[in-house]
Amino acid sequence: MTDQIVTPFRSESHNHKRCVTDAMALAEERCARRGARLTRIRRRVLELIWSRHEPVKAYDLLDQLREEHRGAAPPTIYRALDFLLAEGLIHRIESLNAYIGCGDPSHPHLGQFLICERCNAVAEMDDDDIRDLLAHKAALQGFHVNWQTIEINGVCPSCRAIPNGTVSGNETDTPADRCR
Amino acid sequence: MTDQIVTPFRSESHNHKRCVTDAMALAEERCARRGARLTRIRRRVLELIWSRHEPVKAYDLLDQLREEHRGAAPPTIYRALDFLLAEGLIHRIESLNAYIGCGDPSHPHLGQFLICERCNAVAEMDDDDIRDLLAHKAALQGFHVNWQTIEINGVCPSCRAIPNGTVSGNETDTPADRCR
DNA sequence: TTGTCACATGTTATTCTATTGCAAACAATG
DNA sequence: CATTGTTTGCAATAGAATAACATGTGACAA
Ligand SMILES: [Zn+2]
Ligand SMILES: [Zn+2]
Ligand SMILES: [Zn+2]
Ligand SMILES: [Zn+2]
Repeated sequence: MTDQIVTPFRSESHNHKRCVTDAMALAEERCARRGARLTRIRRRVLELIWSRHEPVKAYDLLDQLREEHRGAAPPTIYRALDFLLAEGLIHRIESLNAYIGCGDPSHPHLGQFLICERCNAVAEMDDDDIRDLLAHKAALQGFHVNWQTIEINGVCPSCRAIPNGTVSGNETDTPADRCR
Repeated sequence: MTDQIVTPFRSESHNHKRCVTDAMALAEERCARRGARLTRIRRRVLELIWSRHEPVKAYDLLDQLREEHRGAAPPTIYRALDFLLAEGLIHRIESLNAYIGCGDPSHPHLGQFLICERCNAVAEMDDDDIRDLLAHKAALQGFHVNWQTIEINGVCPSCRAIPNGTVSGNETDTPADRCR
């Protein structure tokens, strides 16, 4: 079975705190092994990203960071994001100018993202079939692939269960909200 | 054969003027049939986009438009781009914040883009196999697809022919330059 | 300990990308 | 002509990201 789901859509009842601490532990471990310095700021930014199950914007992170860290400025955030991207701890969603935690930082990869346009939840796949098919089709054009950006918008399983025009209980719910 | 190349990588010797006028003729025809108003500004913006065989930035278009149209401002460009996107006459390349002419506006589609990181040339595919595989993989997660963003970065055939570290004749060449 | 070096952060300003809101101009229709 | 909807002009602002340079910090060797 070549297809692999790195970050699935989560059930409404999953333990969200656990989910964050697990991700942080993986990050600590990986950085330690690689001699990468997961400093206080970088760690905190990663934690802020993980604390939502949806793509987070750089300036949202900045606002949150400012509350506890006077003097935080755009470069503070973008440097942390650059580090986290380089270490494979987060991914950037190009179509949203936003960032999301990687569910499997153990090996570097480009993901394929399923983005719900109703609730903003995101699932990450790392599917060999997709990667290979794209590489094959590109090769037919004589093109050598270095990087793939694959972002799929649509409706996630939970939202499909809700009749289309229905006004849900709370339209401003975020994926993380539904986990609490 | 399900795979389809909408805009191939062009040979260095193709007739570039012809290529632009053909695209404009298709656009005129399509807008006429649909009752869409391809106004002077919109037409000119489309022409500016087609006159390069690479993704063009909004503010580059603005600079060019200003030279012949005093009073052009950001909204002037973005409104034109919105119209052209809505009519399927151009595509937006998310990973570059840039826009490129669509090689087949006759039917609306999401494309798959091959972007050369050396010369900035872009080829557009509209490949059913890719579309279907993604839809299938998404369905396995219970996800319903509405939109796909697929952008593949790498090295185009012409650039692969040039040894890697070689300094080419003119590094600032654009795809359109090479066509003249 | 002290010096040194690489790396990380602070600070200010700027660039690039895109949207909002409202007024004026224009085109199609009857 | 009058009406209506669309397009454009214009000024301001929001949002995303980087540049440039100064300052701080931690590891390590002299
Ligand atoms: Zn990942
Ligand atoms: Zn959803
Ligand atoms: Zn197209
Ligand atoms: Zn190339």
